[in-house]
Amino acid sequence: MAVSVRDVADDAGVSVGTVSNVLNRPEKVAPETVARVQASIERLGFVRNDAARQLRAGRSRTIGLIVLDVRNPFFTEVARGAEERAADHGLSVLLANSDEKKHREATYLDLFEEQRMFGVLVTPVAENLPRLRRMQERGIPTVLVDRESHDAAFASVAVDDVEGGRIAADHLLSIGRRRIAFVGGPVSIRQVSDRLAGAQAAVAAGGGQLEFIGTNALTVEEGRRVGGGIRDRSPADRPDAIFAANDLLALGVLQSLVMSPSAGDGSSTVRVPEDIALIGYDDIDFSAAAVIPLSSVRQPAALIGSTAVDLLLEQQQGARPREHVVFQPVLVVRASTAG
Amino acid sequence: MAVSVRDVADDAGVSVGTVSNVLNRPEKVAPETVARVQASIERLGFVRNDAARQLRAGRSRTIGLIVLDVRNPFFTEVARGAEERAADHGLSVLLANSDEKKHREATYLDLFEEQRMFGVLVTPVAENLPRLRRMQERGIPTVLVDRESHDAAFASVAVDDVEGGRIAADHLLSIGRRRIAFVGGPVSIRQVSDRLAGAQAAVAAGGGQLEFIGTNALTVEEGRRVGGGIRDRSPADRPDAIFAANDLLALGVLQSLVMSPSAGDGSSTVRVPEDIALIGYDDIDFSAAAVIPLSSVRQPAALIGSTAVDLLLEQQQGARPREHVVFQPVLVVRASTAG
DNA sequence: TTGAGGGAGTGAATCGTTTCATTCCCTGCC
DNA sequence: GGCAGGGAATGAAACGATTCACTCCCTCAA
Repeated sequence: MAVSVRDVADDAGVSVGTVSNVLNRPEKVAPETVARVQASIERLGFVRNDAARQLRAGRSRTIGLIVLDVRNPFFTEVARGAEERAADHGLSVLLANSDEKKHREATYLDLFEEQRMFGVLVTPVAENLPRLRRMQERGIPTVLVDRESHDAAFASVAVDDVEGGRIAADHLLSIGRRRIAFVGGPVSIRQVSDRLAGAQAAVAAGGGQLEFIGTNALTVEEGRRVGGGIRDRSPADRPDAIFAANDLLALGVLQSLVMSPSAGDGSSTVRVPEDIALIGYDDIDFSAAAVIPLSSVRQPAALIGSTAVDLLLEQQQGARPREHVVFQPVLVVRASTAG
Repeated sequence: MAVSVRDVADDAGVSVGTVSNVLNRPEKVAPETVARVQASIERLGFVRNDAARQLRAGRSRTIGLIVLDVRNPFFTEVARGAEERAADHGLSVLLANSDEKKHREATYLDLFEEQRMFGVLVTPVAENLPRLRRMQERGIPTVLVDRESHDAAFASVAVDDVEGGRIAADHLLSIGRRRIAFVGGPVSIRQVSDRLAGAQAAVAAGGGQLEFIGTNALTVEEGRRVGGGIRDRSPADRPDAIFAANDLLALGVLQSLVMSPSAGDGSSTVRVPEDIALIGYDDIDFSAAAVIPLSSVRQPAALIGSTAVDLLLEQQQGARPREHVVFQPVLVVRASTAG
């Protein structure tokens, strides 16, 4: 069933070494031999066995990318950016989904280590740096994605999330809101805690008050759940602005606030932005198309991905000093915070 | 740098065969030996080399999944379904993005073939069955996803897209619309042509007329572009209903129709559903949260993914007859077609 | 005529794991 | 005491591509 170089060599009447040369450095082989070998490859339907090649080479040509949530368009955009840059260098990208779960992240790290990946890009779930450090020690370059590393051991590419949190909160303050709720969680995720920290700083400085409303994940469902809770409060108890840790949450919150008439009682609906202004984070495609177009904090997703691959390649080549790239987030104002 | 079974064996004072047994069938090894070997593994930081293991096994433990567009939440949902079922069997899923491009699909198929994948799940870009047939012949089980195969050579799991198209068009007819536009493309993608065919049949039977408006891809951007064109027509030339081939397109169309005031002229805005009713396809999470909550045709995405893995496993085991699973789509009515 | 030089091709060794036929040794029974 | 039986461990062979030191042979210059 499996056709090997040996079979091709026999068929073409040459040695296995020559077949390998035809495959990898055709210029070293006489043209007519190349032609003959290629004909045999074609005829027999030979396909290189990557496992054998890797075994010899000691390292694969695939990059592993572990994201917190494949369903979040922000991460798929990061993946696309990485994929494109990787393709330029003849590398492939394997996308894995940790789903914000530590054990799933660990499972994929093990897998990637066993596969002797060319390199690994991770959006870490939590403080699991020792595990990642081991990865590096084993000779697999690792780059932290969407996460600033103050650890000299890792290269990283990130967006200043503290600044992003500040920007969002400042914007809410600037339109006159004072009772601001931050929706997000778990705080073990750095993106969440940084954005929260930025918001806290801004609110403290601007003379407002910040309420923290935790979630179990950064998903639309969790947003709906939390949004329902806010909608069901008495108007006096509601915040006058909400900053959601990402757009998925914000969209869920938005849905609960303005759309679902709580069974049989349409009056409990909240107006956005009049009653509550709402801002998200990431500026995914869908935010602009929401019921109330959503204000957000934009991150250069594709650029983050391609930059991460660049860092990986640099690390792969020389023992360059680790780099830490930080991009600045940008405020995008739409109807959900207009006025 | 690389620690091998050999090193572990030496360190523990046993043979390589024993180390391998500890790794794969510990019950065959005396408990105290297991302990000693495991201690060595721990101490030396040994990690299995998957390439070597694969080389011996002849086949990997990874499933390749090629989708048309990672940014489409429908496909990431399919991926999640597949991933979960695969994990139950100790398999991993590698997600690849063909971006609706034939050459990218081919590149990934080559890669998967070289890697002797456990199996491959594909949402084919176009009629490239010969290439896929070769895959099967080389012993790599292949399942067509989201695409009904009438070809006995392939197992497939799909949703009846013709029926889905019919359901959508019937619904538009049932609310009194007669001048229906179908937005989608390229038609070389089976999902598009099937949905179109279903819509055509329904419209022909229901006494309406169907206009075909082509797109270059099934994305939000293309939707915006096409939507802009419709908005800019004189009201008399506009259709009274639009059926978009998927939700991304529908969301883009929606945005152009109701939101972007064409520079300096807000009057050209179209009302949805009063002037134009709109329905999409896939029922992704974001559709319920759109400016005007979007009607859609729902497909059981996660179930499609897990079923595809099931078919792969069956094919892998016995030479069972190929199966063709077809799910039925369900209409979901929301505000964009209310009235 | 001889020998240097070089293009073309060869094939054994190598990568690290798994497998399996074989050896070793102990226990218990006749 | 001898031997069958079996649990435990061994180590060589195999997987398939790549590499590299080496052979072969031809040309050209001295």
